[in-house]
Amino acid sequence: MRLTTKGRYAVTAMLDLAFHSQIKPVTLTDIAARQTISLSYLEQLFARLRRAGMVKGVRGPGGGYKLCRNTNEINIADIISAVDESLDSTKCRGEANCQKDQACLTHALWMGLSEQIRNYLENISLADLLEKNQVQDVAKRQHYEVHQAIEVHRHSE
Amino acid sequence: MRLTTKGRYAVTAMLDLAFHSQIKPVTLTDIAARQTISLSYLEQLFARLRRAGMVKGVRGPGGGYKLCRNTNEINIADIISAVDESLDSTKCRGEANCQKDQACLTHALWMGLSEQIRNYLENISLADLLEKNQVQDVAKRQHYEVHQAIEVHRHSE
DNA sequence: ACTTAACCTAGTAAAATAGTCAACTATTAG
DNA sequence: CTAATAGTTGACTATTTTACTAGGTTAAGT
Repeated sequence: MRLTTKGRYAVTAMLDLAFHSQIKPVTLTDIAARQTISLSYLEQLFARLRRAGMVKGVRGPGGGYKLCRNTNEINIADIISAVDESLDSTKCRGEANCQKDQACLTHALWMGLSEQIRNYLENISLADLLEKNQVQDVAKRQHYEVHQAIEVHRHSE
Repeated sequence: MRLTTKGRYAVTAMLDLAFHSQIKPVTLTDIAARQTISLSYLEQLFARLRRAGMVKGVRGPGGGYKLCRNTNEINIADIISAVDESLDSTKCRGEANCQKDQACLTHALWMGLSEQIRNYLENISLADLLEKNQVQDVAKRQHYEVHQAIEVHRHSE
């Protein structure tokens, strides 16, 4: 389990999606504007999230992305590992032969540690994060801001 | 709090050091050989660890590095943040103005999450890791291996 | 003096991150 | 049907970080 900015982008985008897609699909353009992440980078991230079966793309006008599961069924660990490619965290993926065909210190240590962090993040769902008031307030503010900043003719709630 | 290979290298090296420096200082050359990390990269990492006051270098023959504190007083979070430079995890270090002078979603979310992970890793000390039998066994094996592989005339315990 | 090993600096190759550009396909509104 | 929307894909670029190399200087022990 690695924790990088890439994973943070993915979690942030998913949180934005979870908040705004309750009525209709959300376009990556909107998420990009609200979270100041480049559209093309979001496309890369969402391509992985889609392949991981976490989001579904809806094409055509009024389309966008929506979640495949409920917010309480999507956890942070899944999001991060979906975009992080889970690159061999110890050079010898599970084979324990990174060092002269033997288990290395890294293995004994980091595998366990990594697993504990994963368990921890698995127990935090998107729903948990959405419940936090602070997040909701910020998201609401950003939501209206985008509506003011960019001309939006469609779905004026 | 970021979790990358760099941090893992640092933790691994510190664990190696904690295990082997109980009698006398440990040279980076030895750690490099045991953990298959390049010597110069270790030097970089230990320069940071030294500046963070976690290790102390002893120059001259018989020198090397030793821990400044007890193994139960050094936690994983400290090691990682010592080498990871704690690069602004949200683009607006604590100022919460990353996006149009307002708190962004990233802030509300990741700051809290990051803090929780930090708290978690803060409660794991080097001593905790050393107590695990598996780690000790591997370390012991590597210890003797190096003595066989490389000609070591000094400090044959 | 000579060796050892920390300490320091600069550079560099490879990888990951972040983003761009352009073409294409599916869907839907008109 | 046609045009607009928006996802999908791939190839390509720039920046940053990671990991490592090469060369030195400094301090301490023999």
